[in-house]
Amino acid sequence: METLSTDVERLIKDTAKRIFFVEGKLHATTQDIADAAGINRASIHYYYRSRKILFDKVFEEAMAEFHAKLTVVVSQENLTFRKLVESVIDFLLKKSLEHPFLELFLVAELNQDPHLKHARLPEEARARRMMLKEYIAEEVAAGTMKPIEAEHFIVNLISLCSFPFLAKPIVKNAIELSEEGYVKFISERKAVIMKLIFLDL
Amino acid sequence: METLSTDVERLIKDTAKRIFFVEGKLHATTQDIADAAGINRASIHYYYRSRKILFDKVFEEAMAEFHAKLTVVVSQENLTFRKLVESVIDFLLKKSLEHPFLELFLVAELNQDPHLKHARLPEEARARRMMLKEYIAEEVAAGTMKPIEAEHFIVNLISLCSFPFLAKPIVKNAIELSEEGYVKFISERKAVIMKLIFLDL
DNA sequence: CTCGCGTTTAACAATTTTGTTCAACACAAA
DNA sequence: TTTGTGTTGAACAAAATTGTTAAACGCGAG
Repeated sequence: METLSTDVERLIKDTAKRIFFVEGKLHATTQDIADAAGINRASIHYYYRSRKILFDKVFEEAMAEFHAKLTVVVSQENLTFRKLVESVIDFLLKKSLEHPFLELFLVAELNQDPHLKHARLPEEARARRMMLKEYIAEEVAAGTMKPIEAEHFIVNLISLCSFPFLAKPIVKNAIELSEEGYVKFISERKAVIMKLIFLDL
Repeated sequence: METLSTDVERLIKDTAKRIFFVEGKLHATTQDIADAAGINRASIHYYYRSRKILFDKVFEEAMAEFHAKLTVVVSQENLTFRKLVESVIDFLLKKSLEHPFLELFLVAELNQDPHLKHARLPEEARARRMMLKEYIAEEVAAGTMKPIEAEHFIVNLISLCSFPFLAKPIVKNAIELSEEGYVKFISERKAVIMKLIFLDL
């Protein structure tokens, strides 16, 4: 049946994503994925001719997801800059909570195959960065932020949001947290980051 | 010869580290390592009985290296807090420049095998964190920092220093940098981070 | 019912990666 | 030179992973 087949196809891809992006098991085999999905490994070859095709698909969507993540950093209109940054942090943290190891996967793949096509940034991205620069200038003028290059601002934001998830096992160990302690720690991040960015918080 | 043998043994391990920590090729095989080292793959088995033993050795030393990294964050005496933070950032950035993908490797391994022994933190680490809290309190009193939990402070510092290296391929793409542009960007990080942490910079 | 069709499965085959063996080699010591 | 020891290389073997095939299965349409 058409819908069912699509279901399994989806199940396979979603399971692969879960293993890579959520569990961070970058060395997972097709068998691992089949087991986790509760299907026969041959089904993977039925829907995706080869391991590489499945992986490429997953990679491609991961790139798209990250790109979306990034786009949000400098999009959204009709908001005060403050509200915008807040919603960006919410978004980044939410995405990292869903897919803590997305960046891990992307970087591992990109390093393996350095000539993987880099998603070309749309022209509007550059325009948005200009807008971000203006926003920052306004805050600086108002004395609520220090001068900072937009590029550093963006990287700071992503670093502060993503790293604690991406490096969960070492962060947990480094500051001696239980699973609950880690969850609590994560829940405090937004306030910490906002406070770090804006002088008047 | 004793010294020569040790040399090759070292060469193998160092090459493995280079591939994992510097080039970030987490999926490298023993053949890849042998090729990169310019030796026969059997030599790897001669010095290290199996792939796993080599990998464990590399992993163990990576943990030690990260642990050293972390220890520095809250050690060093006879320095103003300001100077201490500065030297910590220098150290973290230097380490990340040498081994940009160290954390990537560690996290990938830890995720694969969740019961890998976590290096127990020495008792002094806790004492140092106490000291860090005091330092922060002093800066807060002086109006040169905002109140922040020591744990968040540590994670912020590591995030801001390590992430731009660890995620180099996506950062480069995200803010459209050439290799030279990336190097320049990295060289600006220290000032950016210091400015973010201390209110009076 | 049974036919058709998409899907699943188990078994098999090919490939890749890892591990082993043994003869050849280098070289220092006797 | 010869011997001994440690190292290397090529060939081989084993294991793990991926890819293929064909038969069986489920199920709706005719």
